[in-house]
Amino acid sequence: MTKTGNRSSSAVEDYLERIQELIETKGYARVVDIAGSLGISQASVTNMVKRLDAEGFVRHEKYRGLVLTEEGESIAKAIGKRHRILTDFLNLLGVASAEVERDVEGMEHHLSADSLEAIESLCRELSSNPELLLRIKRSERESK
Amino acid sequence: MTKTGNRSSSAVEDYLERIQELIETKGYARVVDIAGSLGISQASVTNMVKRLDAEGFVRHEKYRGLVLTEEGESIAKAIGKRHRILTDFLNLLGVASAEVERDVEGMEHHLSADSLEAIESLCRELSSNPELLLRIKRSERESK
DNA sequence: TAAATAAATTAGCCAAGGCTAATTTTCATG
DNA sequence: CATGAAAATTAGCCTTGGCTAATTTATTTA
Repeated sequence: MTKTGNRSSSAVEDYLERIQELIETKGYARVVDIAGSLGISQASVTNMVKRLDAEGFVRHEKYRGLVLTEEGESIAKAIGKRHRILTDFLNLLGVASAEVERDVEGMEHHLSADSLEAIESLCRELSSNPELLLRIKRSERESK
Repeated sequence: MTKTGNRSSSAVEDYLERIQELIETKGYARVVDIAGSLGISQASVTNMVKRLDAEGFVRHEKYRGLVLTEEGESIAKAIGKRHRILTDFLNLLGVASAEVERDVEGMEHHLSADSLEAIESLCRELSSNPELLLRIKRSERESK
């Protein structure tokens, strides 16, 4: 039985998400890579990595990189999915991309599965309904 | 010229929002009321109130209550509006109310004005388009 | 108006997550 | 294979925003 209810902090989620991205894009995620990618100090990353390791989210081989455990990966995947759905959503609405990034990064840790799914369905509908999107964007412009 | 760019922390926003609600509903917001309403200790509230006062968001009269300054009120109003828009949005999508509350409280501090406006417009469209809402809800049920 | 109660404050603590500076460990290369 | 560079870690510090327990201050009420 996989432990499930264990809510992780935003910070933990951010780290796991980023670690996975790094592994996907560069093939590895060392302390120094994570620090660079998150824009924080190596020392801070070392600390957090200790914690992630202790809590069973990653396995760490010095100078070699991190590997996500099954549990770590499942969290990373979930948060990655949230990220994609929310990005999609705001993009569909025509929000400027710099803002999309910031907003999504802020929001992604605070959505229940239900809300996520609802937004996902909404995106499906919006995607297949360009006129609707046009109306929404028009209505935005007007209300400004 | 009103100072505008000064981003406040989530905690500050939460306090101001709650203070305004209390003033609206009970007519006053004392330390003890805020503590009760936010579910935290009076001591913590005293601390934060000192800060809010020092930063010019509230004026405090002991045993009498807090008053929002112009700046405090404008922040409170803005965050209140975010709260309403997001609540609306998730309600429209049919998310269960307990979750709506939690999600909104988490998200409301992380949305740019642009995203907010886009979601607002979207809500307008959704409200006037019950079939669309039905389709979305159906599609949710199916994807479960 | 004095005593009881309620509100507020103070002092001292904690955890999360950041930071810098200094040090250690490993890697890569001449 | 020695050494310089890169990566990692350690030590010690900071801020935010919580907490409890003890104390003070104001308000209410008998």
